[in-house]
Amino acid sequence: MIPERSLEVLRAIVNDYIQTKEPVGSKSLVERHQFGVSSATIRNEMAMLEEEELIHAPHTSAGRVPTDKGYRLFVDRLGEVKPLSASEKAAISNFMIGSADLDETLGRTVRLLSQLTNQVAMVQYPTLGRARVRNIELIQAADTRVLLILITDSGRIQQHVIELSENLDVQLIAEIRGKLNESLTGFALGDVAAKLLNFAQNFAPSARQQVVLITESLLDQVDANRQEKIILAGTANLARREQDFPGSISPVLEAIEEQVVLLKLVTEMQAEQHGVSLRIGRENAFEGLSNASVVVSGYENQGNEIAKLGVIGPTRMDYSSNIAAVKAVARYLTKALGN
Amino acid sequence: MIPERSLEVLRAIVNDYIQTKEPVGSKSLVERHQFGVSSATIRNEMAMLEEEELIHAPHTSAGRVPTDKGYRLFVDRLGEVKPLSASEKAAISNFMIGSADLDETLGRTVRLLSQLTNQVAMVQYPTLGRARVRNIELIQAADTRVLLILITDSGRIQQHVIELSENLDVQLIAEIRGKLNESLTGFALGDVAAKLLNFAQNFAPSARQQVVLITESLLDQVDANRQEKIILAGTANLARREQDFPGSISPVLEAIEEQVVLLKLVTEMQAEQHGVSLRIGRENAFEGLSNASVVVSGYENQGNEIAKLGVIGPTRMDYSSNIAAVKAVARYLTKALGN
DNA sequence: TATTGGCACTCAGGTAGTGCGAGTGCTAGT
DNA sequence: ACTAGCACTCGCACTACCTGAGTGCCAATA
Repeated sequence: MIPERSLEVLRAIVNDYIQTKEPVGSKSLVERHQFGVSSATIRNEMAMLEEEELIHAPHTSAGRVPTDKGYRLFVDRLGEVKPLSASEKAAISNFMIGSADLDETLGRTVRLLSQLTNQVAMVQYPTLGRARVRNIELIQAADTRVLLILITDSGRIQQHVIELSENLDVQLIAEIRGKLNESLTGFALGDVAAKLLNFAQNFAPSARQQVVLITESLLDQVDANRQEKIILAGTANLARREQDFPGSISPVLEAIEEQVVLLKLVTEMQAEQHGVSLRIGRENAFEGLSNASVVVSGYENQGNEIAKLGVIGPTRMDYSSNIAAVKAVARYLTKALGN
Repeated sequence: MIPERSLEVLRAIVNDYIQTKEPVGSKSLVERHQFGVSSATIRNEMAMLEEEELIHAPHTSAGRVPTDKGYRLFVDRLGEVKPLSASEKAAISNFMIGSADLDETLGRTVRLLSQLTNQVAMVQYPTLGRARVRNIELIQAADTRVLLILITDSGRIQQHVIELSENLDVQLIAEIRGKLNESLTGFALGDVAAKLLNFAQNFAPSARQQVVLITESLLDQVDANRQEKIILAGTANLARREQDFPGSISPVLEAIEEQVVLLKLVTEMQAEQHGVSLRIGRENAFEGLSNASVVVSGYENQGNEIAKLGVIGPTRMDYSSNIAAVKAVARYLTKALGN
């Protein structure tokens, strides 16, 4: 058990370090805060904290810097969530009004989040898992090409061009469309595969080959979107905070450019307290992000979490305000999707 | 008129500088190349070149570095275009096979280009100007929502959700769809606005309001895509080449994150010789790109240039191979779109 | 006239020495 | 349990100095 005052000292160290970006020493600590004790006492406290690996001295005669573990304790137990300023709230509402389709809403959201936090922001496209099929369309786009459109009740629209091996007549296409909707509308995407198992049996043998092509494409759609997509904004903020990253920022840039890495990361992160989840420094399994922290929160539609959004920045970030911003934006996005 | 040998010297300076990233001096120049004259003579030549502002000495006792103007002369008159290596060609063909829709093709292309050049690559989405309407679809997506889909003969598919003020019946939607196709199919997008001028007159007064909503949305589609979109890849390459940018890379990152800037830049650039166009350093009107060079080339569909693609990198880039790569990728993309 | 060898000069960058000061740990005293 | 004091550490900023690549110019040469 760590005594109360030690925690106070840790909190002070984290706050000062975030603000000044300099290792913080015992003396400057006592003069910036009202501890009511001398620097020597604080030094003893700091020795304890170092023992616990919550802080660390870059070299003998320097101040202390929080470790990943220290930040973790800070956010878990000590960081109060800063309320947003009025202007920030205004910015959020402004951004949210008058966006129509999903693409645009998410695009706005990610830019908003990046501006609010001055970090790299990311928004994951909704997971289709719990969503249901609302409508499926098949449209002739050229002789042997049909356009498949899948609309879900989360408001998402996906399209894909299917290249058929034969020229289908309009009638047959209409028939396929009808039967697809008949058997799938209202069902969850997760069930689509099962429903389509013997779908081709409904058609004349001569048409089956083409039908299979179409159902396969539909399954691809469902599947391709299980693995999802993430959009980013504010990459330039990384470069601006370059000094905050020991070494180079290029591993970080590489990591976030790689959708696969980000998706893995985001899906692994389950909400902890406050409704947000974070990974600090080396807690990120991925090497390139060992100097970065990730803050994410889920957003919802119809009461279910459908995807996540968040920010990525240096471990030495202002957790309080970033957490607040991520939470707020997630809440507003949930609201925007409710309409 | 600049004498032949001076140009040879300039070429040698540019090549050496690109390779070594060090200012190049007269002595190293004569020992790396067979000029058949002494370093003193070269020094005289270099003095001439400096007079012409083609090269520049960072400080008194350093070698010379090409200026923007020097690079310009180099690419215009001296740079032979390096043929691609066999493995590069293989990479291109590999990347191109088996991509179905436009989104995916362009996505692959931009990643390919970035890998080939190790620079930031960009691909502009096709301009709709010369494209023609192939098909328009209207699909009921919810009670008061219809999905408008516009398919053009460039293979592009756009969609947008329209929020209507009333609940339309299926019949009416089908009628609108029919008439839209009747009056627009086959026409160039540029003519759509004119064709739709009195379109609502075709319908019963009670329906007109909704019809107007739909035609307006259609015009938005056409228009929104006149202003286009650019996709990027390989941003991490910037960070990796950080030393190549005097100062910081963050203005560059900011510039390329800003679609508007990029689009303006790209549309301004008209093909010069070789079928490529380039802006070197300060030739880019945009401040943030004054240490960057941009290489672009158009790609075509059905004989018309429909959009551009290219790379962005430090002024000190390997122009020969980047130009070759951009040209090749543009050619392959043109071919891929032909199918 | 073009080229060359020679020479004095310049200057960025590396290396070494120095002092300062922020910060520490420890100990003895309150 | 806290504090004052003190000796010690060590990164950093500063200075001085040296080195070497590179230049410009000039007089000699082919």
